[in-house]
Formats: sequence, structure tokens, C-alpha cells
Amino acid sequence: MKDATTLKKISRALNLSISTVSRALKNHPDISEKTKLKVTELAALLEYEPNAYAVQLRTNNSKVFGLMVPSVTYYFYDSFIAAMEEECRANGYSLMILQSGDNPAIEQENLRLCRQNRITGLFACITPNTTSINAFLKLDESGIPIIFFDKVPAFEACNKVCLADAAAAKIAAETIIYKKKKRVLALFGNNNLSITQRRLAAFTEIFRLNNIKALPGIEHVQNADEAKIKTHAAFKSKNKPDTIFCMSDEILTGAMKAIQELQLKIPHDITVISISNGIIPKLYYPEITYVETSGYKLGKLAFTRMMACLAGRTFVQELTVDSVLVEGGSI
Amino acid sequence: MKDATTLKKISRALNLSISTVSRALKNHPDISEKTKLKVTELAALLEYEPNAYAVQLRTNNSKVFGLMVPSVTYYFYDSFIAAMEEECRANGYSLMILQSGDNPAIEQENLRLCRQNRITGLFACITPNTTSINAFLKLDESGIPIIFFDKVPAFEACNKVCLADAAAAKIAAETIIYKKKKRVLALFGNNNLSITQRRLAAFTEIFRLNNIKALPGIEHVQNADEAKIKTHAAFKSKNKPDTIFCMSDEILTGAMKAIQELQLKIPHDITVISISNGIIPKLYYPEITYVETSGYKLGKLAFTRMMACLAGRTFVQELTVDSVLVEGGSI
DNA sequence: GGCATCACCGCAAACGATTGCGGAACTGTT
DNA sequence: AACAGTTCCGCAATCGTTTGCGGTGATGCC
Repeated sequence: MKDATTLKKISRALNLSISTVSRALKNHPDISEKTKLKVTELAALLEYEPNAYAVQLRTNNSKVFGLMVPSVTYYFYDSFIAAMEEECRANGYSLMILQSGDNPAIEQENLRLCRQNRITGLFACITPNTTSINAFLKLDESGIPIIFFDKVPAFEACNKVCLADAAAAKIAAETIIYKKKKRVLALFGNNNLSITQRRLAAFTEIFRLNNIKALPGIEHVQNADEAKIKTHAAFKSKNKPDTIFCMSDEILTGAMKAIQELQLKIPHDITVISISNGIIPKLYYPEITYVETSGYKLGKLAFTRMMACLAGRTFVQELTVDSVLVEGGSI
Repeated sequence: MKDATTLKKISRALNLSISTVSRALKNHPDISEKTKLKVTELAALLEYEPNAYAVQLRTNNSKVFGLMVPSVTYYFYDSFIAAMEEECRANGYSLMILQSGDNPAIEQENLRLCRQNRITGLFACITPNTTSINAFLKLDESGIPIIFFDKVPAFEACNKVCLADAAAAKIAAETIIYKKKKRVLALFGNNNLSITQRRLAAFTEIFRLNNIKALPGIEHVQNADEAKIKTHAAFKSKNKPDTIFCMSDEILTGAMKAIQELQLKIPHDITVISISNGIIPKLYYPEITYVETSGYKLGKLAFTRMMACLAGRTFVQELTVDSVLVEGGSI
């Protein structure tokens, strides 16, 4: 930046003081209409933009939010980011995006960056390997509100917004039962994640409540490839599944790969249902029926929550966005 | 931020001047080892982080890059963003992400934000509707380097990094010819985009050079849905295609939808080849053969270019990342 | 004419860091 | 003892903005 327009420059040109120019631009009642007009006109001409850094220094309010995700390339987070960015722009905030790569060390480093940039608030999705959230809590105590989202710490008192994990799994299970499917292969993710645990618990609970004797076969997979392998294995067994449930998009892509390789017809040979934000299921034909967990909606909710925190209406709580079944033709 | 540690706080605690503390932390030779030790120890204890805003104000160097994309949710940009973020962290920069939503008005507004935040450089992907890039050029002239990427302006003198659009289309065309396919349906995007024009020109050129009589049937589509419709239409005609070429991921998803709906077997009934960054083609079975245009690589290249600009090694030029054929089983 | 009441504007101190310059205290030399 | 040369450190200005407070000139009123 060579020489941007500053208050000083405007003030000199109009033979006014810096404070008068500042107040004129802020429509302060102390300034006469005539002066205001002169100032605003020249400011527009010179394309004056207040130096955000000077403002932050003076006001101690940076108007920047931090956003930490494992990776922006994961299926889910891009829609979350999109929602965040929309809200930020609408409210005059900027976004500083940080990736942890699911690495706790980078996560800590990112927190340092957040402090350095004096962010006014942080949206964080912790890694599965994060053992201590002390650094997060310290930030929160020092006056920087933190909204945990999606992968939230089990820990007691902090602000969280989540997808309705239990509800989504419940809807999926109920759909399966309603469709009278008997031999269910249920593919879940890493069991260390609370999201997996919650979905799994809710899923099996429904079968129990409905007194289903033939309980789903549960498998835990780490990625798409393992999902594919497990699916293949299931079809080699004598008791072939008639339905596959996938806890996430990544798992769905793996299972679908296997289904396509086996040349199975959906829903004739096999039915499928998943939990997803909706992009991936619509790529297939027939489109996969899924329980929607909208990253977009979650982003909106997180932002609203952040604003409430900043406004001081701040008792910690956990909020969820509800889920809805989106019918494809896969079950 | 309630009360972060500042140089002043440290200096008072140690009965030193602010300047001494500042120099001690920067390992300035004027300061004795003993003092340096005292200072660094206390700074570590109090978790001192320099106020990025004060630093920027004083040094006029914000260490923040702007990144403007149509939408972070598009198939291609997430990998670009991931690469950017990696490089930024490695080099001590932060990233301010802005979405234009392919709306020129928002694009202008975003540029205002960039100026307000005194970014040190901007990575920009313009919208198809951007008629004037004057605002961009003004930023560049005022000392903020701009690297255009992917969707770059046709305009003369500006720094651009692009995918090897022509080369990628050329490889696809050559592959089709090599496989002796005769009835090609080629799906291209909006013809106003230079990317479309370049790919189309290179694609048809190859057929001409090889003296192929049966030229590909060219169709322009705006989105996945139109791609689906055009594909269906092609199969209703008497001269059914034996190959479909898709210029982008979005188009591929549309074409694949139609192929699945028609229950066509790949590569028996129809063969497919596309240009992609690799995520989408691998979802299908058989995996779609594609010419790789890596957003990740492009991100790395853009960053390198930015650094060169900032270092002053700055003659404008257009760089490209080369393409490579990734064989699936679809052709 | 004297005095209070406005409307309008400027002074100056902050915010936190960087940096040129000058200066004190010490060592060593003649 | 006087002086030069080091070593180590502090003073003060500066970046661009915000804001409390005080001040000037004009007006109105008795």
C-alpha cells in the first residue's frame, strides 16, 4: 500500500482538524452540515477507507472472527464456511480461516495466531486427537468467545452448536424399520468421536425400542476405502444385507463404490440411506435417500450464537439444528 | 480481549523501558544476554503475543492476503484454498477469504474490504460477469499485488496463474482419438468464459490436425442439470454418441446422472472422459478417466508468484500448471 | 453593554509497537 | 588523569484513529 488516504490528508486539504474530519464522517451532531458535506465529498473522491488496524488499536475491537476446521476440503465444512462468510459480510466482520489438519500441534499454533490477531471470537471444530481444550478455555476466559461446532468437546461448560446427531440417526433407523428392512449393514466412523457415539447410540436404541429381533450389523470404518472393503465383505457372507446405512458422506462414497463394482441395482438389490448435507447423495441415480444435516444451517446458527455471546446474553449451552429426511429413490 | 500482555506490562514488571523489551524479544545486539533472558522468560510466562494491529500500523505490513473466489463450495476451489492456507501458515501470513457469489457488485464490495484491511496482496478469481477490472488494477497500482487465478481477465498486463486449459483439452482430445472414438458429444460450459473458449479451441483444433472427418458434437451448458438434459437428448437422437467429454466436474455430474438414469454401462455402452481435479471422477465405478487440473498445484503456484511479486521480481506474466491424464476405466 | 447560551471545532492523549539517535557507565590506553 | 571506544539502554517520534474536554465566536436577552 503506497499512500492510502488518511484522515490527516483530508484534514490538510480542507484546512480542518483531524478530529473534525473523523467526526464529520461519523455524522457527529457537533459538526455542521456544510462541513460534513465538504468532508464526505472529498472522502468519496479520494476513496477514503478507515485503516482497520488503527481502528482496532484504538477501539480494541477487531471485527475479525477466527474459524478453525480440520480441512476446508472435507465434504461438510465448505457449506459451513459459506454460511459463515455470508453472515460475516452482512455484519461487517471478516473471517480468518485456519486448518488444523486434525493435528493438535497445528491446532495450538493456530490458537496462537488467533491471539496475535486479536480476533473478537472463534468458531472451532476440534480434532479427534485433542486431549486438552485448556488453550481454548483460556482464550474464552480472556474475553474471546468460542463457539464449538460439529466436533465439540465432551467437556461441560462451553458453547456448542451441533447437528442433531441423535435425531438424524433416529430418523434413519425409523425409516429403515418403516421400510421393513431386516438385514441392515450399518457403517459408522471412528468410535472415539462423540459424534459417532451419539449417532450409534440413537440408531441402535430405535431398533431396541421397536423390539426388532434382527439387529443391524455394526461396522466401524476410518475412511471411504474401509467402507468399500466392509461392504464387499458383507456381500460375500451368507447373510447378505438388504440395506446399508452410512453415517457420513465419506463412508457413503466408499459403500457406493462397492455397490457399483458389484453391479447391484438400487433399490432392487440393495437399499441405501445415509446422513449427509446433500451434495454427494444427489450425484447418484437413483439419488440416495438421506437425513439432512445442513452445514449451512449450522453455520447460521453458530453465527447467531456468537452474536448473542458478544452482546452479553451469554449463558453457556448446547444448541442443535434439526434434521429432516430427504427422499431419494434408494430405499 | 480483556487485558493481553503488552510490551509496556513486561517493561514495568522488569523495570525496563519499552524499547529495551522490544529489542530484547527481537534479539537485537544492543541488548545484553542477561536482559534478553529475563525478558524472554517473562514474555513466555505471560504468553506475550505482539499485537498484530499495532505492528501493522507501525510497519505498514499487514501479513494478510485476500482471497476472492465465487464460492468456497465449488468443487474446484476448496483444494485451491487448502493449498493457500498451507502456504500462508508456513510463511507467517493469514488469509482473508471472500466470496463473490459470481456477483460483480459483491465483488466490488469485497475489494473495498480488502483496502480497508490493508491486505498485502490479493488472489482473485473474477466472476464471468465482471465487465471492468479497473478496481482491481487500481489496487495493483497502489502497491497491492494481485494474482489472478483460474478465471482470469483477458486483459493484457496483469499477473495470472492458470490451469493449462488448452493443454488439458488437447490431452482429452488426443485420448479420444487414440481410442478411436467416432461419435463424440463434447459438453462445454458458458462460452463467455475465456476458460471455455480456450478449452474448446484446443479441443477442436486437435480433431482438425488429425484430419478427423467426424467432428465432435459441441454443446454449451450452464450447469449440471443442462448437462443431464443434453446427454439425454443425445441418446434420443439417431446418431448416439460413443463418448462424452465433460469440460468440468459440474458438467460431469450432470452427464453421469443421465448415463445412470439410462442404465448405460461404462465403458461398454458409452465412454467418458473429463477435466477435473480428481475428487468427483473417483466416486464412480468404473472411475472416470480425467485430465487432472489440480487446484492444489495451482494454489501453490499462485503463492510462489505472489512472493516473487512482493520481493520485487515482478514483470507481469501468465503461468500455467501442466496437466496429466489420470486413467480410470471409463474409456 | 454585559452575560449566558449555543453551535461548531481543535487540542491532545491514548491504543501497542518500532526505531533513530543520543547518552550513561564502564573499560582500556597513554 | 584525561580521553576514546564499547556496551547497554532510554527518549521520543511515529503509524491512523477515536474521543473527552476545552475553547472560540456568534447570537439572544435583559
